[in-house]
Amino acid sequence: MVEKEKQILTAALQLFVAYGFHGTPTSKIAAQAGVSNGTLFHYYKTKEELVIALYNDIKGELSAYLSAQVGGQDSLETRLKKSFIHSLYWALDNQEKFYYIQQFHFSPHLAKISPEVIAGQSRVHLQLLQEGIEAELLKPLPVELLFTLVSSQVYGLYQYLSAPAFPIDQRQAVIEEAFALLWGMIKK
Amino acid sequence: MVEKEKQILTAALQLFVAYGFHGTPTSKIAAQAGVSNGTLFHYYKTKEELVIALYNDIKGELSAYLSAQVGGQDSLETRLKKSFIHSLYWALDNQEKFYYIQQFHFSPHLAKISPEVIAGQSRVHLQLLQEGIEAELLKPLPVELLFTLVSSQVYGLYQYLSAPAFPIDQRQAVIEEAFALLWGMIKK
DNA sequence: GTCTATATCTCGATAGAC
DNA sequence: GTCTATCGAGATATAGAC
Repeated sequence: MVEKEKQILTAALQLFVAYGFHGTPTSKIAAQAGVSNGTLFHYYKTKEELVIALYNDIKGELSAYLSAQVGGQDSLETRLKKSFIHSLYWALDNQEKFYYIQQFHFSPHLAKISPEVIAGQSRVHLQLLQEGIEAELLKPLPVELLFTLVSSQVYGLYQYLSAPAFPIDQRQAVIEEAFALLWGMIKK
Repeated sequence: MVEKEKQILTAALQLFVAYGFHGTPTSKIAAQAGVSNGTLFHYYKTKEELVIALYNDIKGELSAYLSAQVGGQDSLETRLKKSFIHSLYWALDNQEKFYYIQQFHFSPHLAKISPEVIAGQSRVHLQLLQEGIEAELLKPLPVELLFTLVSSQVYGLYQYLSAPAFPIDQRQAVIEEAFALLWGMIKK
């Protein structure tokens, strides 16, 4: 990806998050990225293509980050905990990107992502949980239900921790406590 | 609210959910509602006013439904369970409306709702949880954290249960099981 | 690849008759 | 209150020079 492409994605992220897909004309994205309107459409044939490219870019970054943080040497509980904790750290350190993921998710653009790609995004998490069920460390629930319980707690906790009133220096303790509660709920 | 107003809100809901705020022109809303463009703007001065009125209308309906379902005679656990279960029933029976709430939540329109109104929406739930903490039935966690744990599980479970592949006749059993897990996590 | 200039279109909102 | 007709603004996307 060349530099101008990155600038366009960065500008698009900021503006989409601040003003929504609707409230953000391509002309403003180009202006904030410091490129011309024509250049934007050179890289992305349509506005929707840009919206989707931004989503895929962010998803790829999150996925790479989690892969780097969650190694394969630890116990299953530790790997699950790392996955939980680092998802939250990433979200809190990349709030615009995390918000964009959710904004995208509740928009008609989501329908443009193929089901296979969607499935691929949670595959690694599902495998981890499946391993836990088979090792009889986790309750024998449907693996998708376990995934729902874990990931919804990540999303909810993010809302709680990112509230302006919440003191940043207490984040880590709450995250640890929340994982302990979660683990108590899903462990066999 | 007069009949045409209801028709406009109904049409707006269907179209916003299907095509997003962006993809839904007021002209299409008016057409689907069977009224003229001018009539729509007679009831709602701007498109945004319509978007917000629809949100408040849906929120009011959900709130009224839950108040009717969760009486004051039951034990705290029962009231919490009823609140959890009926939130899910309502969401599953009113999927467009529930989706709209979330779509609105992840849009810049949310900023147009005053913090007092937002706070009012969760007040009754927070009171219930506070009562549980004081009666030493629930863990002595911050009440907002407890609320986060409960409500995020509602949202997550909704996604799980509303998936097209999920058999409708198994919904109730999963909801009961999920509440049991949740209760185990938050009870003292 | 990047720019300027612009075509084409559609949208939100208004005016005014009934 | 409801309609028809329409305006002006601003949107996406393209054309073509450099």
